[in-house]
Amino acid sequence: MSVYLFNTLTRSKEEFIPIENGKAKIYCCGPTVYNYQHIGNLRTFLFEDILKRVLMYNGFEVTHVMNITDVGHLVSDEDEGDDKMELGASREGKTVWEIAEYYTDVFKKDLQRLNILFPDVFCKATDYINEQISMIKCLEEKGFTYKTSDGIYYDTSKFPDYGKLAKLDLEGLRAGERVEFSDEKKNPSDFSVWKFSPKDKKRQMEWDSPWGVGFPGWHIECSAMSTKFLGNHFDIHCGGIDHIPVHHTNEIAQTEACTGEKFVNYWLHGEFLNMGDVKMSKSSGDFLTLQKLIEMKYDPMHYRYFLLSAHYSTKLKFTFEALDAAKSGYDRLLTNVLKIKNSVSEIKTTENTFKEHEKFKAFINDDLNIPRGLAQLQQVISSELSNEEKLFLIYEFDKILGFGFKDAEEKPKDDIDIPSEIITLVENRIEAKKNKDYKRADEIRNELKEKGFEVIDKKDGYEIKRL
RNA sequence: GGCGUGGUACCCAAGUGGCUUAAGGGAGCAGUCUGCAAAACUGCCAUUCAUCAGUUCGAAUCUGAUCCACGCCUCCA
Repeated sequence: MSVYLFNTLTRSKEEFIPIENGKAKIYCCGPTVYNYQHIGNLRTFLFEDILKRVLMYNGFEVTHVMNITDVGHLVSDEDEGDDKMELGASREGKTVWEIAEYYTDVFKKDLQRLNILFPDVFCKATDYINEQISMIKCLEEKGFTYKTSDGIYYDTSKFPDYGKLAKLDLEGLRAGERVEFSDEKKNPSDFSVWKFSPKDKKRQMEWDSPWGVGFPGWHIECSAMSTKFLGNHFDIHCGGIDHIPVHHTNEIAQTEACTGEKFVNYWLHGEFLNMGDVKMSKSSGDFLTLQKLIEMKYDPMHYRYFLLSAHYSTKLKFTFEALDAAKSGYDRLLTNVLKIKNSVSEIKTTENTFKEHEKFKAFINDDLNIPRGLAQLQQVISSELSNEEKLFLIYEFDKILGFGFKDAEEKPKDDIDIPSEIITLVENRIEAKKNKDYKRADEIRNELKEKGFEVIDKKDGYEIKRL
């Protein structure tokens, strides 16, 4: 069965045909580690996780590379403003290196909590400064760069297909009122590949280069590292949809100018998660993280389920109402799965499972239609299939959905400490129930409620819940 | 100003010419079960897809117009 993917380059769904038979080489733009990743950032990483799982499921040997941007880049694509890393460092009174390490660790932890498979390679921009310098040299030799007072710039007018990915209207860009650019830039779309350190102050991160002490431009790291690990020409490059007009456009310009080869065959982009009314912006400082959701008693799987209910290429509006719906939906699903797991000792494949399995594969291979796959899981669970058949399908589907059903177990009861006063009341209620004194039992139930507790009767005892 | 999306039930969200008189989840309602409650389970829940016109044997899906909402071009995934 073939995998079909929507390619931003052609704006159409195409069959995935790898460069090297049976192998898929993927590069994903990773985080800039100057702050926590917000839940919107994580949506993109989850989309990439699904892509990888689907390719692996189809038998491709996947090589997945993700960069960690730990170099300070300026807060504007127009090469102006402050350095994000240094800003983060001064905000927290740490060195930029400490900032980078801390937020990288948090990022990885978030991925783990969401059951996102790790890339084969995490590459830090600061570990590959030489590779970046080599690429700039290459561009310089081929005449694609020029020097200004603050750095080395890429001359986009020298690259014939510049802006192809984004269908950029360069004339419109020039006429656009909002694009300001320094007098020294030859074209509004030109961008820096190397920035000189400011003369008046010492940066925490800076390196020697043939052009003077400074630091690399934002886009060059991805060009340098992706080609280092995956070759000049590889299969898939992904990232958030916001990367289309600038970052990815510039990556293509740099890399193809330097190598003279086609850079990437398939460009895939994940849509944004929009907040109900708050914009999901990092600069505002007020943004939602996975950690915050966990503190609000959501399980990372609730968030995963929420994200999987929408296709990666459509905008998804985040609201707590929607997250609560996902929470209920996931909890019920998990309960059902556990019930099935506990009722059978083995899985079974039959003609029925074959049919369902084929259907599922068709969905996920059709540009990663996970919402459809998820719907099918629900249908299978409430179908007439035997539990052995269901369990087979649950495990298969879960290889893509990634809820970890194989390892899932009954949730341990919240070991919140219950005051002894409450326990006494509950014991009294049990006693009353034994004596068929249901009036008294209900009184106690109400009393507990007033004190903020709820008792749930179980076959062999009770469970106390804090309200 | 440029580029690009989308408007599907109470909410989230699939579907993009006939397989669909529109998946799935949540909420709600009714019922089964339980002394009650909770959980679980069963059933019900859009003849209709922003509006108008058109193409077609056939449209939520294509075309045009209109209205509305949103994203990016500033840092963003």
